[in-house]
Amino acid sequence: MDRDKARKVDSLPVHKVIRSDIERKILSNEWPPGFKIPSEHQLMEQYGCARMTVNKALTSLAQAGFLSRNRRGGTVVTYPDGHTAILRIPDPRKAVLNAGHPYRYQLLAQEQRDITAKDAEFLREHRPGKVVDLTGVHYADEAVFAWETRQISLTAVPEAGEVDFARVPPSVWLLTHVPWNNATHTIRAKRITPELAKLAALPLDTPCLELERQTWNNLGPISHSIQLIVSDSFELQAQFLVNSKT
Amino acid sequence: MDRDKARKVDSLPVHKVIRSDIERKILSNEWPPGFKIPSEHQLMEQYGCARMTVNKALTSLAQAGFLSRNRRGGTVVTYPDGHTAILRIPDPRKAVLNAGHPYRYQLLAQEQRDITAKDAEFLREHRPGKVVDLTGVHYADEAVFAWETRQISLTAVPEAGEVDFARVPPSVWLLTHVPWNNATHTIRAKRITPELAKLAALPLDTPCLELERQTWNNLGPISHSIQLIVSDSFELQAQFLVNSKT
DNA sequence: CAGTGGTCTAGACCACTTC
DNA sequence: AAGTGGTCTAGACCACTGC
Repeated sequence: MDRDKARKVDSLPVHKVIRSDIERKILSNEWPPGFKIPSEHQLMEQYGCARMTVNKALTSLAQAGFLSRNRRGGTVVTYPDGHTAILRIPDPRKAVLNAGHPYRYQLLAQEQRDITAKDAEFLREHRPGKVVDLTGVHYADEAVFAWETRQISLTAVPEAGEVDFARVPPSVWLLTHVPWNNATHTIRAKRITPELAKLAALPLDTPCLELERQTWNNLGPISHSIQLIVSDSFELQAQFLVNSKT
Repeated sequence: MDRDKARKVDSLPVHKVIRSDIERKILSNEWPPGFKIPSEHQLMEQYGCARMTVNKALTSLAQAGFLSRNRRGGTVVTYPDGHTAILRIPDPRKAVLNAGHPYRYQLLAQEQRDITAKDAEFLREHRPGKVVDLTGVHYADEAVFAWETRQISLTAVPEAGEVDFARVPPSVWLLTHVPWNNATHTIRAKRITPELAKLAALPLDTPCLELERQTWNNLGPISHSIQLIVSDSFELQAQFLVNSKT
């Protein structure tokens, strides 16, 4: 069979061959947006393989946003959706280490209290309970990198009440102790705060990135943090982007 | 069979049942990071289904970053990697319309020229050729929203030389005419430029988000743009996050 | 109604890697 | 050497939906 010969030659799994063939046709505009591509049965004959193999390729392309699949209606090339993009957000520790600087976290304040109205809003936790509230600074090579305030729900993470966050940065502790699968990130441009400007010896009109993060999992809200990132050379970068239809 | 009864009851595909079962075990720490989960054969017996069905569930969980799969070594729960997140970046038009304002783009300058050293760096295109250089402003309800400069490679997109970008915003035209599958986005905090401050009637210390975007194709670089987003209430938001090991 | 994709089976061979 | 995942087959039944 042709297929067997092909496999020997390129040593690529058939479903990946199908996938990249179709992806290339879409990107070269040979199959433009709105184009109805051959059905699974037709592709199965064309590649001389089983339907499951074609299905795997098409499912993967659909997940990547290249195709839209509809029963009876067939599979159609999607219109590009450059309106959305995907960005990787490092946490301060990783950002600093990646830039090749030594990293240090200094805890400024640690407080335990009943949930206030503001905590409830930040955490999206409307049941009563306790939180730990933390304020600290991330340093890169003895220069201030970011100011962080954070609340951790003791309902979700009772152990957090016992931790000495002067020794372990809260982001690091949370990562290694609390699994989560959901988060919201918000990025804004802000002026530096007077407090932080003084600490970092920077002018009061310094622009900063503010990164707000909320995490939760199936069991409820976990943590809320706001990081004011002081370095005007700091960048958030996306390495790779895919079409993404939700 | 139990499986058949289960399917009737919850009407969920078996592979999704398996997927969510395992995801829940991971998120509840019942299967902590580093835990070696049952093999495909064991799960297949446990759920009374074929191995392909188990495989589909596990492959999907591995793609989402929950599991790491190794031949002979088995499938292991990954350590959470909250260092990375996924963010959707709207383009100005969509951002403005989403906020419920009428959108308008005004072209300020359009120029065609040979690629300069700066163009080459921006576009990552080191072959000689021509570019279109555009400067324009995005308006939300007659208020300035963002200042945009953009270069489009005429090598990749010769048609762009003929377009009247006073009538069609470049981002919109590119979306509907040029497929791409690769991009880099960079976000920084910047002070407003004097030019833009004057146009928008804003103080010179206004913080702005700068969004730099480069797009490619398999066929080469397409476009580079820098947007200086003036609205200090503008936010970028990520709706959802996955563990992502690259 | 008929075509399409969604799902599933009960096998199979192979590649890799740890034991 | 043996266990694991990666891939694939040649069928099958079903749900949905456009014609």
